[in-house]
Amino acid sequence: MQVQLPDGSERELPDGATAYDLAADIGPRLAKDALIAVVDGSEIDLDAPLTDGAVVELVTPDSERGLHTIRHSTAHVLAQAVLKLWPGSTFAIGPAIENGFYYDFALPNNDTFSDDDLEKIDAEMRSIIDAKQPFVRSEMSPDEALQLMEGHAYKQAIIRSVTGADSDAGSGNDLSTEVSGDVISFYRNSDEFIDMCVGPHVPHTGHLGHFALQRVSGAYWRGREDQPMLQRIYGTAWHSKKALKQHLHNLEEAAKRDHRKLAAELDLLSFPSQLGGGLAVWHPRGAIVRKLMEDYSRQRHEEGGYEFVFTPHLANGRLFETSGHLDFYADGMYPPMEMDNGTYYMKPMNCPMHCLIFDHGQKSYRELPLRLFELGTVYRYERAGTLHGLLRIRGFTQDDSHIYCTEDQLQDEIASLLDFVLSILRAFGFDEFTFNLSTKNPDKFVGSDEIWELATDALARALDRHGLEYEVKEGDAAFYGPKIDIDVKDAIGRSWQLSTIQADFTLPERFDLTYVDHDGERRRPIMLHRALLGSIERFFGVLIEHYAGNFPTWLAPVQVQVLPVADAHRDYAEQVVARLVDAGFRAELLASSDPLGKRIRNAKMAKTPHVLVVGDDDIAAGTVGDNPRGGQVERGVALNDFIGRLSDEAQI
RNA sequence: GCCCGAAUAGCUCAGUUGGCCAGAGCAACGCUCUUGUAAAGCGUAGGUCGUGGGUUCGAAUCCCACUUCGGGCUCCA
Repeated sequence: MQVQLPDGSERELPDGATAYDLAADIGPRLAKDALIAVVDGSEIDLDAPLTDGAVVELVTPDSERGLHTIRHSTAHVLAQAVLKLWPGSTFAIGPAIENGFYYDFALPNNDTFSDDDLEKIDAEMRSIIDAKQPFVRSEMSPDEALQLMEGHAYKQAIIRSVTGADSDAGSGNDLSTEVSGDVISFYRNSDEFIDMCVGPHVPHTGHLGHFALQRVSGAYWRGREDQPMLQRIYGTAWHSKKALKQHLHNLEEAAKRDHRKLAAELDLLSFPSQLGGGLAVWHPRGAIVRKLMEDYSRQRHEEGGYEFVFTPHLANGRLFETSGHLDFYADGMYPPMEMDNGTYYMKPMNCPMHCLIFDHGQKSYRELPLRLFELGTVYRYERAGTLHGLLRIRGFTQDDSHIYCTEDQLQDEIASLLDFVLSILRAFGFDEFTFNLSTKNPDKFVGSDEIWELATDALARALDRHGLEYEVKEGDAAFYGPKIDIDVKDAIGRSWQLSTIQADFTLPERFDLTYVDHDGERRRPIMLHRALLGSIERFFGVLIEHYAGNFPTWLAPVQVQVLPVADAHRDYAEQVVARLVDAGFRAELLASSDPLGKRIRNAKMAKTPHVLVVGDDDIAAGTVGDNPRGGQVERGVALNDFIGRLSDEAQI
């Protein structure tokens, strides 16, 4: 028979040849390295027979598919180790994930793993790997599979959901959606261990080994809180020792950027336990950065035709009944406060209040689009276990805007919003974006289908008009309307969801908002919700990690620290500071009895953009010695020149 | 909320199987020193060992509860 390779060339193979035979025919190196094959788009085991005319791609360990296979197979080895070490335990699912894998188990007597167990498991896994156990595929009917998995309730549940026999498995995104139910496949590694799996897998466990078990955690079966909690073990796995080391190194580097660590070190803000979970206080050095961020945001909004408003943090529950929040968002709201004239709630969003502002007085079409802007602080009840530094917090300030416009204005408004958002994100140092369009969640929405379609269409067309590629996220929208979410990539390639533009045909209706049109008719405005940095707190956390604490000069809490070489130069140093402050910069004197080297160290560790050292030469010549962050020391820079340079550098 | 783990001085951490006044480095403060680019010297002060209960002759250490923090809670057998 003949098969075709990805480069278009053809190979003649004997009938019944496997993918491995093909690899061997091409070369011994490939025969040794190949893990699986891709035939006509689907992945198969290396020992699977090929058919005449197939297009075959051999997958090597360093490819995406290869890594995925290694991770998936390593998960199986993990399961084998755990089932051996904990007799009577059972297993659920063990997929490959980004950079690694996990496997979920239930231990006898509801036992749990502890960190110490990882070492034992790791050792057992390595002995399985040393044994070079083959992954041998077999297929059987669902009935036979159920029998084989006797005593493994989760595997049986999977068989039932795969074969459609389990109506409780849920809908839509459930496991059963894309899996054929006629045949159940298994992979046997040894007499003792067999796991149900679609595969494919590496030929034998000897292809594995560059892995590390990372942590244990609880995980609900099927991710649902009404289901039992399983014990999950996470690991990472790679094709080479070097790649594994690199990954572990990357994790360390990311940990160094952790905003919680840097915020404490740089004295930016803190989360005092006396305050309660998920609530932060901003220290002077963090607050100045926040103020600069907010000032910039305000200035841009002013230029962008927004009008500023202020609204309270608290409102009568009737407002949130009108808005629908008590029906659809109650889980995210703080519990009610009973007061003499009603029940009050902390506001979880600013939109209802902005609707009240719109509602005051009769609006004319001439006033639209009306763009209301507020740095509005909201409070959301995030579940205790989900709080995470500044990134998930219970009280935060949104750079929130609600735009009321006519149907005709909608397209242009969304289009210009996209420009506005991207321009501001770029100012903060982000220039790689991805766009997601979230559509209606059929279980949680208000408004008619027609209205949703209209709004979704408007957002999609705005993205198209900009030539922006986007992914559609079915069912991800808020209850009141579809949205565009904008993710940014940070300096080390991580993705963060920041901005959101949401169309809303619902709130104007609930608040019965109208404007008087050309023809004297009252018409319903369309509303756009738009947060740009999102939460100021969260954005600040992302910025810290993006810059690793090295804020660009325009945002740095202190831009220049001036260090006299000795006390005799203190007066001059003070003059330099005064000149810089006069020129509008944030400059500080760093004089103390500490030696110069020590003070430089302190200034450097504070990540100050410019450390100026001044001594005799500088007094004589009116210069400074500039030690810029990340650059070379330059002696004898005229103060005026330095100020000029700094002005350029501090431009946004 | 649920699973695992953590909480000792401002920070980073020691503290052996429960047993003399709980330690170190850095930071702070005081004194001394004072000339050019990433840690000067000496000294002082600082902790009800997260909070509350319990076990014990005796608890930072063991048990329980609470608080806060960290890692997770279907990126498809």
